[in-house]
Amino acid sequence: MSKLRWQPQRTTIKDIAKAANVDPSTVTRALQDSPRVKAATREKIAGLAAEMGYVPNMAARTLVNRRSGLVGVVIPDMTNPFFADLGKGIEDEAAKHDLRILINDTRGVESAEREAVNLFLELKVDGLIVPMARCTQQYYEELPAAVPIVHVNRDDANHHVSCDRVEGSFMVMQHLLELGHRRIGFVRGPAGPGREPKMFAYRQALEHAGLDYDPDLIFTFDGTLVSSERIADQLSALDERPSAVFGWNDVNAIGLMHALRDRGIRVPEDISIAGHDDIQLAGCVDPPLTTVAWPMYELGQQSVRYLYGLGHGKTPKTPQVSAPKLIIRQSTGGPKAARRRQTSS
Amino acid sequence: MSKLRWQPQRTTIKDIAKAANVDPSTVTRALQDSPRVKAATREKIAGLAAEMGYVPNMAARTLVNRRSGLVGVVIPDMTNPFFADLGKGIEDEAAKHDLRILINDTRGVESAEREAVNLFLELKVDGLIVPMARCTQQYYEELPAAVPIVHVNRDDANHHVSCDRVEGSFMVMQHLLELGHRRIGFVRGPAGPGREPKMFAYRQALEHAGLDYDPDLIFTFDGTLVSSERIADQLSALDERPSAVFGWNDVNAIGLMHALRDRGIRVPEDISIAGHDDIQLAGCVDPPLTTVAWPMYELGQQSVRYLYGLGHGKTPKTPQVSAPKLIIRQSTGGPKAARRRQTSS
DNA sequence: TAAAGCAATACAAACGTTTGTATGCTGCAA
DNA sequence: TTGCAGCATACAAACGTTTGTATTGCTTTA
Repeated sequence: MSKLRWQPQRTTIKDIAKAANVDPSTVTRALQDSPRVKAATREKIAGLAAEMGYVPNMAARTLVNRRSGLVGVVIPDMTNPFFADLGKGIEDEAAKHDLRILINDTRGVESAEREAVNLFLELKVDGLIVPMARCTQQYYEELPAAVPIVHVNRDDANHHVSCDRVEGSFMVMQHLLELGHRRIGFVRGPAGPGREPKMFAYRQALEHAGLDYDPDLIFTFDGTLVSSERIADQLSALDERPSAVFGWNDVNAIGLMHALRDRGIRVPEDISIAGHDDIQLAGCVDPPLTTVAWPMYELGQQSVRYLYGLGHGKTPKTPQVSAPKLIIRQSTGGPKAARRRQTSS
Repeated sequence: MSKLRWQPQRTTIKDIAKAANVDPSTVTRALQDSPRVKAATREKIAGLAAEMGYVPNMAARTLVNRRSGLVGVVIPDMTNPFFADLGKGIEDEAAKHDLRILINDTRGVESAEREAVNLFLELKVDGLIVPMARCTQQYYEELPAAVPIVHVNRDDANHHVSCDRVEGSFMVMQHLLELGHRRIGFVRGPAGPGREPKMFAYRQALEHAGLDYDPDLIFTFDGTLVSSERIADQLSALDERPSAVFGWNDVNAIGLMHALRDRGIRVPEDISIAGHDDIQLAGCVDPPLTTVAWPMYELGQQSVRYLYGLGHGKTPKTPQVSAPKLIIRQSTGGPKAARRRQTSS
């Protein structure tokens, strides 16, 4: 045996019915404030329920209603403060619709994502919100259940709520290009479906500026601190170092700044660093980080609204959310210093 | 109507039974690999189940088993990377015991904590893990359900897994005192039951060193960036500024360092800052933060093991976890500079 | 005064799964 | 041939709640 032990249901609706000398059905209706039960009876039952410590059995309710009133949220990475705001938006909006939120963290692992989705399907959730899904769109389309699913930031999904990530990343690139940078490094995260917009924007911006794409300037971040350090090593080993690097996210960018400083490379004098996400600490590091802020809270709200629409048979229009905001701080500057340093060596 | 719409159960065990020309009970047993069904039948049924996209109905199963195989985790603050490691420990250990994890974030709000607990009780979870509970112990003791509950870092709880927070905080204070600091500020978080060990350690350490407790040196952090800035203002407004400040956590300490720098106060030359938790970014800021690391992953694992023990009728001994570790970096130094600065003014 | 209307409550079936017990069947020993 | 073991499967009750329909006992109206 692996599961935990048997537990009796303390008080059921039948116990209350017996105590109140009424039928169980009257208890149900009393507890849901149905006008079909007399005020006096209702109060008596409510009193008894409280007194006897009645806890509704969701399993039974879900079974007969075929609806749980739950919304499952499949979060790729709790650690990422990025998702915290999203979660807050989701919860606030869900509360308005009498939906309860359940979270499952996949830590970015595809199999964990599938297990989380399965769990939620078994729980008969009324809807699923999946930010930055790792699994393919095909997987979601072929799910053996008629659950409305809203994706967040997966533009290829059937139903999705997204902010313009291409635009956001493009703004960062534009900023770097306007500062005069011509050799710009790019850090990409774990590969997967729906994860190209950043890279797309990077290449678009280069092309737009008439610059060549150089695979040597592409690095990979896996979420760990050592990963940022490895990138710093790769950077310092380059013959012709980029004068700016566009990090995968703020955690990566901050780690990178630190690792570069350790290696005697100054930011932004020797190299400019830009991040992604505008986490709380982005403005607190030295130098404060240039980054992009996303309307995460809004995305959270909208995804619930969209889901609610789907659940009611509508197919709502893909909602508009505010544009990402470029936050220019001090980690980016002109490339002159970097260029000088290179030519003098 | 507030809930989402009705959804039919796609395929049930009965459908499979019909398709396979057997009784539903045989299907159940086949799906759980019971030796009571012939291998051929089992395979036929497994095939049909997959083909027909069968998703078990957890509600029905929970109803008859009176057990859901779920463990509810009530997290105070997803944003805090602190809890991420805890969550990882919990999930890894839970997987070993065939338990599935469900998370609910309370954002540190007491009423949200109660709602989360209620939701889990209704779901008939097999156990509850509650790190840093906000509600009183009385509340948990009087819960109308016989669910095993394991608290994390609530030493006053009946069943709990905790690391020695007094010791951890004491180590930081000891470190500051050894550096020669005699006026040490303290930032406390939101008040509540089971949240005193830090403060206790602070006062103990002062007493131990023969120093007086000065209420003017106590500040309050509410989790926001502005809160750290407010503390910086309060600090710079003081006649006699402390030469060191012990922050509530790393986010607070980092925010504080930044706000102080903005106000022309250098760290650690003018003031030493120590944090709490050792988040990933703690080592990446300038100066790298002195802090304490907690064995969060281990706490997560142990809490599941403890819960498992409880669920099997044992009352396990409160488990031992590793001691917290003091991580000395560069944000703390001797108080000479600070003193000099003060006397010269 | 009897029929009709209404309010309050009782009855019973259903949701999908599990599990203890009953049944039918085969083959084998007596 | 009869009896028995044992295998594979069928039957039926139960889990706690919900909800459509039926019932009861009044009050009102023609």
